[in-house]
Amino acid sequence: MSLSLYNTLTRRKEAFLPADPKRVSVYVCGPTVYSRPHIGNARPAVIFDVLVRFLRTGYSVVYARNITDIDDKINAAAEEAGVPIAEIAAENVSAYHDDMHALGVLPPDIEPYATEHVSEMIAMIAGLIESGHAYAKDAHVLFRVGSYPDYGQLSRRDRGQLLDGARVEVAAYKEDPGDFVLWKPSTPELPGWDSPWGRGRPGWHIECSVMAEQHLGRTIDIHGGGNDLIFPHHENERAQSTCAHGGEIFARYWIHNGFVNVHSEKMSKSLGNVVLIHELLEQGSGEAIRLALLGAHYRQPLDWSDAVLRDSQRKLDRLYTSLRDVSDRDDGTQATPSAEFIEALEDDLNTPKALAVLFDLARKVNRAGDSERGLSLARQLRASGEILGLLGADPAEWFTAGDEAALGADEVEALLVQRTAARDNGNYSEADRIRTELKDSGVAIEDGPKGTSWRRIDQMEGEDQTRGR
RNA sequence: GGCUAGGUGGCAGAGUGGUUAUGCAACGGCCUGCAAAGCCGGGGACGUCGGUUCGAUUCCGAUCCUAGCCUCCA
Repeated sequence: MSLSLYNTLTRRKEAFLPADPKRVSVYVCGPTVYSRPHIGNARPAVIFDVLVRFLRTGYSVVYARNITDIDDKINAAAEEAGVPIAEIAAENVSAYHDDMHALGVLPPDIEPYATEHVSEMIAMIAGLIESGHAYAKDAHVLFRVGSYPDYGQLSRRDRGQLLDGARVEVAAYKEDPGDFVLWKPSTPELPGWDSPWGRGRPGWHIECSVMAEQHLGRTIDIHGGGNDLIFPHHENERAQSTCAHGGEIFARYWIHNGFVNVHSEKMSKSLGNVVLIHELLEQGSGEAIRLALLGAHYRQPLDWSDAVLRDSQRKLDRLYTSLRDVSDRDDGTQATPSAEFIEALEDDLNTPKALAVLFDLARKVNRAGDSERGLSLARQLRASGEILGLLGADPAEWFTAGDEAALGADEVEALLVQRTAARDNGNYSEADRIRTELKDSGVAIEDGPKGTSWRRIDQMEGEDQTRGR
């Protein structure tokens, strides 16, 4: 595998060479569990799922994705709902797992919780104080940014500039306005842990530093997340970990995905445009959502709309059509992805290009008809799709599964028998009447050389191309 | 104000110093009882202004526009 990845630290594509090919370590910042996951949470989960699936074709991989379950927003959500903090967290963890499963995201090897690593965080903070990289003041512990000369390198900011645009007032307990919190005091009603600096709770950044170290070691190969995390989160993680480890490299490759926008605007609660996964799942399949997320290169912004989802649904229809037409002859023989497909992913995970290869394969399968070559191409298509976490469904079921309420599969089959009889008798008006009746119930039919097949028409059919504006 | 991405055909979205992206939509043809699906084919694009070059959508400069970050954020 000759994978190249764009490293945020160096701002260029680099050949990916793991420190230890037998154990590639990947750490991705997971969700803060204060609300249900939205499409923006799904993007890094899907992207890094694909990266890990692809890495596993050449390496042994250990993949950790944390759960941040200590956070002021969780506390706020709990207060608003009038339920215990732990309950809010547990609910949202469960929702996250459900939604990620629906999107075909495989569970990470390790899923550490912040709440289970507090004592290690206290230890790391104490060490940082001891080595002069942090200081305690007024029940807070702060990281001394001036003690780490490389601070700002990841996000390409110098400390002087940072202050110019600072939006917050500088707290009195900070030596330097850029210093950030490692530990802060808790009030009695808030979650807190005893520490040398009093009862309190960890700052956000220290969580990831500690969990990465605990589960993957001092130096990890790949550290990922959304590009909004570059500053301050990853900048601070890097500072903490490097200083805590006596200068050892923290992450060798920093990979960041672009944002999902809605109508060219950032999703936010204040704009009221947050697109939740479980709502999307009522409009389209999880696989279609996944495909939509892979349709743009991971570093590019992705503009979400209903049209994007419907497009993806149709793309899958096309791919599954070609698989369906050979599936009765496929015995499930293992196949390998096409070389072109691999090349696309090797080039900084170019999923749009990889998808184009999938469509090329689908056309070739359709063209090849019943030949042996068609079957082997179809297997190649399926094997390629598997790396993207796509095309894993049974092709026949893909088209017939769905809302049984309107019309059950048995009823459809019965009507098709009637229609075939009518056609055989040359009674085309009756045949067309049945076809119309089926269509009104959301079932489209296709007469082919092997008989008549049917599929449920997706629910978004007929809607306008674009929404709003 | 500082920093970072972008601006590609009707839409989404790759890529490239000269040669087909791909999907959807639309159009013509084949197939079909008619459709659908599929196959074949053609049309249609690189924000603006300059520069480099035999040749630029691609490199360089300027400019306009959009989005994101600047201590809550995936």
